[in-house]
Amino acid sequence: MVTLAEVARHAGVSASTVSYVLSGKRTISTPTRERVERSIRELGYHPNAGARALASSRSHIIALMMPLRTEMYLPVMMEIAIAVATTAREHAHDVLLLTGQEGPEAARRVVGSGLADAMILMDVELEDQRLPLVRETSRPSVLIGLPSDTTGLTCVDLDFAATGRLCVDHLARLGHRDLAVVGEAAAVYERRTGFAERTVRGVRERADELGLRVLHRPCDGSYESVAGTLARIFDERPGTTGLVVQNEAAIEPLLSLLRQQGRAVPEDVSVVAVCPEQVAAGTSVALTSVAIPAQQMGRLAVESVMAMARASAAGGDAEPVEPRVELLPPALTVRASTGPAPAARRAG
Amino acid sequence: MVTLAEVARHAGVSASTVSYVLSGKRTISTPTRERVERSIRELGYHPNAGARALASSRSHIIALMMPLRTEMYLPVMMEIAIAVATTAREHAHDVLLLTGQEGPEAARRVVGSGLADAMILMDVELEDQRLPLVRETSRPSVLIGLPSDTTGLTCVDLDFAATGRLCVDHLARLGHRDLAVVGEAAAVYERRTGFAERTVRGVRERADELGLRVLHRPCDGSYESVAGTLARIFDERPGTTGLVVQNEAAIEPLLSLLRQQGRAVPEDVSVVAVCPEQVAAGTSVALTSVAIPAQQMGRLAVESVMAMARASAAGGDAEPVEPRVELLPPALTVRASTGPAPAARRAG
DNA sequence: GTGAAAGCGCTAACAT
DNA sequence: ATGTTAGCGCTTTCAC
Repeated sequence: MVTLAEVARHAGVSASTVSYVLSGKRTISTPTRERVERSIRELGYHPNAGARALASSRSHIIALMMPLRTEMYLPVMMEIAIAVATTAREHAHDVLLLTGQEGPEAARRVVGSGLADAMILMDVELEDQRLPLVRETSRPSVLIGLPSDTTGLTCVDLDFAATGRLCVDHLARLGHRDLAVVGEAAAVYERRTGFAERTVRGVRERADELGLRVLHRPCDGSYESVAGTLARIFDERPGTTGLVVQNEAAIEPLLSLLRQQGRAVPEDVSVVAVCPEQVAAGTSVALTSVAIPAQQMGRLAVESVMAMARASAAGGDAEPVEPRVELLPPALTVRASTGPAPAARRAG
Repeated sequence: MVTLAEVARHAGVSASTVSYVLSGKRTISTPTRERVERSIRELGYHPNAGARALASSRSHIIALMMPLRTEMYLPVMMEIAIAVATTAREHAHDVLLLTGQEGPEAARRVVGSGLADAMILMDVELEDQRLPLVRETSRPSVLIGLPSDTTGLTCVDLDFAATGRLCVDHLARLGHRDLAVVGEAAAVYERRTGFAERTVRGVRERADELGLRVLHRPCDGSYESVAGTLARIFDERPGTTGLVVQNEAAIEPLLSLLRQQGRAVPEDVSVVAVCPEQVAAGTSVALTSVAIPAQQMGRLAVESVMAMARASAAGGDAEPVEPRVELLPPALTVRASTGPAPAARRAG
């Protein structure tokens, strides 16, 4: 194994010079730098991660915790993870993947051992088990999602309440008066993950303001479940013409079922989905949708956590980064699944 | 930060004793062990990862490389990643997530720096860029997938050739004579990832043996693409009654389109899918399928890599683990999407 | 069964 | 602009 000392000898300089060439923390004359860089290349030197972490007490590793409880939509998680890893590399950091089996202890272990110098937490619950640790640790941490009490926490998420309102606005403008929300599986609500509730709250809020009626039905992704949910909706409110769907798995079954029932989309029923762009664009009827900006969330989380790390590294010099909740504004893209409400309708 | 030395002082023993209590590498009297363990608990001690890695030259980290090129089915990747992380923890290891942007250099960096002491590579191509490194490094590495030359490599994958044969066997037994494979996107074949080809080869092989006819059409997951693919298949071979689908995204569109065209599944057309169990069970028609054992693959990969690590740690003592290709046998589950071939058929 | 001490390879004062 | 050097916290001989 090639060490820094060997590089130094080969280049005819001291160890610290090599170190400083690597870190750029002090000015090195061009000839020396070039000599060192050449030696590094020729010897195939790679700084030892452990030694570096020990000496500098910075591991250059960000821990990404995804508990992966039931019913989460894997592709979105994955997209976030990818964005996190990519962005981390842009900041010369690597990502350690922590899944849920270990429980909140994992975070404690990883932070306590200095394995990671920062943390990004996904799949945040309203009363998340990991919050005490996050609050007490000095390590920069960012949550992707919102707990019920965000005091002192830095969070990133889509503004789901605004998302709900936006969906209603769109449907209301098209003349729809009776709406229904096909939501996530009941387990998601029970787990109190927050985002599902926030959407529904946004929907209700704006619907009330505009005098629309709303039915909300949780629904797991299976074909039968979607069928049942739809049946109950149209049974209870035959005049329903606007559907807001927040459940990726339910989308295709839903479209398929509507078709079978002779309800044309968007002539008879308009559908707005809350889902990744990719999903919305690839369905049998291209969906009007509010995108879940997975990439953006991952990127922003890393960017925040790095800003915090920088600030705490600078000590009192830099202004400390205030904890803050960053809610991404939703954007609705109109596609083929929404249109004017049918003119003739029963009273519902 | 609590150090091992502080624990030692607190327990009234030497540093090495604490170290040995932690590692179990030498016998400690019960009273001392208990005293040390108590001190550890009381002080909230966590061994420093960097120091440990430096002293022992083992980081207890496995790098998981997933290049994530176009058109890969994210949920399967994710499932593998989760299984890898879970299994790694059972072996007291953590997982470092490497994505593709950095290219093969990432592997070199991570291994060269001692950041990871083992590697698991996903999304392996036939002539994978990372193979030279894998072959030259002494670090235990396992590929999930098969390159064209597996000499000296340890690989884990589903036996896709056997999968193809199994699908044909099933359809043949039901009396189908004209089959079609709805494959992955053309990009997947061009990228020479191997698995898609292997399935088709298996299908062709067995079909030839049994005197069946096979059409193979790549297909991306979009609704239009599936529509086009189906049209071409039934145009060219109107007598086609058996479909093998290896493309998760294409499944729902396909079922939906068949329904629209008045082709009943399985009365008119039988469909066998190669996809995760979860997908097969959740579709509008429950699919007869060969499962992609993502969890098993992830677990097996970690288990192999750990076995190799153990062997090389033991030096000459243990018998070295021979590199080997482990192909998981496919299992076909019969569900609702396959049935006897319709009796009356045109010659095609 | 336990201790003492020599590193592991790097960083960051402190020098000049 | 560069060199010297004292650790960082742990593992692991070697010694008893």
